[in-house]
Amino acid sequence: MDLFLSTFEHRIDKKGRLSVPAPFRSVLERRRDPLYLFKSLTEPCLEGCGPERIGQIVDAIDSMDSLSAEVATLQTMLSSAQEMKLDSEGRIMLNADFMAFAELNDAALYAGIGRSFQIWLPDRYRGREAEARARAKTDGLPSLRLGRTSPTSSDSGGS
Amino acid sequence: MDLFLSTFEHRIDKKGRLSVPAPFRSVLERRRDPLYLFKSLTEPCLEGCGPERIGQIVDAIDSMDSLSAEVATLQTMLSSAQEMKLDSEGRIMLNADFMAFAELNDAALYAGIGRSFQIWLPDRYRGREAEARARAKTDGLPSLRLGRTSPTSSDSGGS
DNA sequence: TCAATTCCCATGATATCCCATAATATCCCA
DNA sequence: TGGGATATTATGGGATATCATGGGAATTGA
Repeated sequence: MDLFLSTFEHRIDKKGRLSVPAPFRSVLERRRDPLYLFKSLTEPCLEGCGPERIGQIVDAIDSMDSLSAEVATLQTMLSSAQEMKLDSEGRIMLNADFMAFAELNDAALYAGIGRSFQIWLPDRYRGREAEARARAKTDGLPSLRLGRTSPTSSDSGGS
Repeated sequence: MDLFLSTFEHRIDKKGRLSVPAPFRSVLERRRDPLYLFKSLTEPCLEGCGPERIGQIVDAIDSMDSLSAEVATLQTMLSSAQEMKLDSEGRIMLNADFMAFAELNDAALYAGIGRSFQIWLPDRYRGREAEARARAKTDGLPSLRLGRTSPTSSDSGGS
């Protein structure tokens, strides 16, 4: 199963170029999929995905009442989406809108979350991660049966 | 999958010329499709598409009761539609009716929404986008069918 | 003839291509 | 198992192509 996992921090150079992590590139290349980025509707980060997610949104719009609020929301996702072309070194160019939305400047953190990934301002992401872990301690875990219940094993960190 | 995505803001020069975004042009050129514009029925913006969407409207009208109000509404779309000719630099000329309808003056914002796109007064579009994002934060995201992982994606349909 | 278009060329900005390099990871063979 | 050789990766810079945009000249049409 091809999944986007782990986190990677990369520099954004003066030209606005950002390397896509090699493991993410190979996931996309294996399916010959282009890469789409769009602005998250709920978080100050960018979301990355393949074409199937975009196709779901397009099809949902075509099948819905074009006056509904849901359609406006979905159209907002599409109109912020962009098919990213990778240069020969596997980099993308972030336009000013993307940079401003995620408040990026000279570095970006990729967070693989399974079938998609996110791009964050590194410090902001680490703050969120710490919050999430603290919440897990106080509020307990969401109901998610994983089978194993070992205490903190040695694979916690990632990057 | 050829789709109109992302947003582009372009100037309207003194002659009334407006560049079509290069990615939109290449979508149309790839299918050797002309570009049609018509006045939106629901919003103060122009809608742009290729011939297949015009054909869908025509077919919808043909299948409906020719005396119904819906038919009159759809016919309004057709009667406002216009095949746009691009000059050698990929620009269109908006007539006075289109300019007035979308309240454009010296700039226009293209918003790709999948199989079609819209042309807005830039500030008006940004306001609408902000509203949609605020609504998404409070109301949540529209439900999309996620979780399908069947590999036969990417070249569905082909319009 | 006059006004509005269309064609053609110029230009600055910016994205893209191509090459270089340093650091790291991987391989290979003793 | 080690350690040198090789490949991969992230990153940077210069050259080149593309794009949006503007203006003048030729053409059309009434």
